[in-house]
Amino acid sequence: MAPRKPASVNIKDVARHAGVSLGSASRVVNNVPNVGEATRAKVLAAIEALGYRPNHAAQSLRSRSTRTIGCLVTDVSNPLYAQLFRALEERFLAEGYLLLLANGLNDPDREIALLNLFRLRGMDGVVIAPGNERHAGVLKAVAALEMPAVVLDRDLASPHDKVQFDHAAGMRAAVARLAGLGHRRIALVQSQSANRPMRRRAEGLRAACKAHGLEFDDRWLVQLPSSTSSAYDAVAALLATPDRPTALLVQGTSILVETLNAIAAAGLSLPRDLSLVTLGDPDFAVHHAPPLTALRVDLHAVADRTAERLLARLGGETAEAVSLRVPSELIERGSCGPAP
Amino acid sequence: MAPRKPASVNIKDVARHAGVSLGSASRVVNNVPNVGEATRAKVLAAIEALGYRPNHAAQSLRSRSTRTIGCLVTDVSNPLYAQLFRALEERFLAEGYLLLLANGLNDPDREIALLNLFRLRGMDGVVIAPGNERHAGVLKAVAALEMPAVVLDRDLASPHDKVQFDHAAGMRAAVARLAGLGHRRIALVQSQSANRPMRRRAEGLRAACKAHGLEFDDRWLVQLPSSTSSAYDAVAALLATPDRPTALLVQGTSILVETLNAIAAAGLSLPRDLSLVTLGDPDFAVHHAPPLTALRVDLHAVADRTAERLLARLGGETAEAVSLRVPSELIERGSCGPAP
DNA sequence: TTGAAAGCGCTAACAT
DNA sequence: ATGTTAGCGCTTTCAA
Repeated sequence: MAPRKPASVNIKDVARHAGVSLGSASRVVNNVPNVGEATRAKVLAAIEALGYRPNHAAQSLRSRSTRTIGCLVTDVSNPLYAQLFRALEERFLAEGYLLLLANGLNDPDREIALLNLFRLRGMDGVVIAPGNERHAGVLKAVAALEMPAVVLDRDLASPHDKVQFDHAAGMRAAVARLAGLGHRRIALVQSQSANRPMRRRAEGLRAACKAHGLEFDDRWLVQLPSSTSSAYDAVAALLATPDRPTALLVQGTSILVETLNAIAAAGLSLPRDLSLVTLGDPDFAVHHAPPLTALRVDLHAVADRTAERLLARLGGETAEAVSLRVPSELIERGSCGPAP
Repeated sequence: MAPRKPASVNIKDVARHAGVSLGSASRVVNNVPNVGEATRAKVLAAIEALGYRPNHAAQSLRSRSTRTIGCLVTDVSNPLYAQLFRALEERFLAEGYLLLLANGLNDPDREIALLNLFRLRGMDGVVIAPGNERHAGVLKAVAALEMPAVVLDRDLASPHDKVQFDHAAGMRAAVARLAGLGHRRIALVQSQSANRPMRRRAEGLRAACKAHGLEFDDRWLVQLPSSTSSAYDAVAALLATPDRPTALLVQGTSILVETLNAIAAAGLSLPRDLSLVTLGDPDFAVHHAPPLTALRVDLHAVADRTAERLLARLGGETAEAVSLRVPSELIERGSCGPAP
């Protein structure tokens, strides 16, 4: 491909215009300390006069740094990831890094291709949450990454810093609250995936119930085979059992809405007949009648931890990989009440 | 900053290993036709053996192309933009372009900074939907863009290709349907912003009503001053009027949920007492009871048009800027019925 | 078809 | 403090 643009003004032009050497011009551009006041002023003036803007590709080539971070999530249509991206963008932009977002869409081949692309494009660092945490190819692609990486809420067998959501603690908080309200039968409704969040929530609920001396019947664990399967039917069936749970923990926007419909259809009313905690905090939770009590991770804390780790590695930190845990917060609204 | 990585394998190594010249190696890497079979094979083997991967910064410097597209939206937390990004990513990835997403957050200064960053980073092209379509600084920053750009659903005074959502046609379709069901009083509930979509929807509704011989009372146009103001109260008031509208067009997730609450609180039931069309198609619309009839733009069509335009410009097309209109589709579900 | 060589714009080491 | 210079890795003329 032939160069298209009519060679724009470069640092050489700046140096010439300012009547100083190439090196001095570069020093001013890069804020290197050892520069005389007069020189600096002349160069600054030249930059202004010529409208000089450094060529990023040349800088990258020379400095071996693109000042770009790759960000691989499952799907930015998921508000969790969208908000996380925003929070990360905030942190990295402040440090002069641009964030490149890519959707893995739970497709291992796509995730692998994207990871390789990140490598090819010379990302300075990456933050990744691969949907397929056990896929050999994905694991290999992650291992092949030669830049610093932070793994988000995944149990990935890799020597990278990890930022995990503390699902267990979240479950403890929710169960503690519910138990305090007299609930003894608590159910969990979520999609069925083999990934860390799902596993941890189920484990966490079991452990928390045990800790509070509550029985936990496996029927209370509703794992919906696929996103197309009807949460409505499953919840309706659950609520029709004689010793039905008195509190529901519900994950996923669609599942939540269908669950709410099933509750209404069963003639049950929140929080009188049933208590509900949403896992994750969709837009409408706060607007719902009654407003829905939510258990959610503090995404800003996640972004802070993630940025802190990655920035430290970019700064050359070589200490062993760490695994950070970010707590969930229980936002009390109106959907939990005393057990009937 | 001193180079960190221990000089990786470059095309020179490949050439040496293959026993050919630098130029030949480059030709093979870039699939240039005039290359002998034997040479090609040797180079390919060397690439394989050495694990060669081209240095993107060097390629960019030389070819003056980063193969990266900047994408400026208001906020990717808005599902509309998230889905649009996904659709665009699909198109551009297929052409070997990476998409860089940035959130303008409706802050003109931020939008300007981002636009300048796109220029600085040498994006090959951009697709932008600046929140502040009339802000002088933003306009200036857009004008300063020296790469191809496509403007999304904004009335921006700029000489760029535009892809507009056909709000007027959408309104016509919705009103036609509603009028067919006997509705004569149709209200629009949306947030109050001076941007194109809001303006076009209000204009469109007025025109469509007129075309169908329906009166349009300005009280039917509910523009909520800010996202924090209560749609609930406004809708409750609207429904309490003696000659209340029999159909509602509602835009925005939060507003929609509050509207639904207000409808329920008024003892009204969809679609018996009132019909409703949601403008935009949030996750829960299909799961709601009853499922909500939605008017939405075809985002894949938007992405197709946008990619087609930008790719054409990247390919050197210099024809005058065009303005494309993408239709909305009315998804009939269960929230519209005969006028009471 | 292939090789040799120039140079994209920049940073940093070295020399002054 | 400033100037000079050698590349970073690559594409693309130009010659052969």
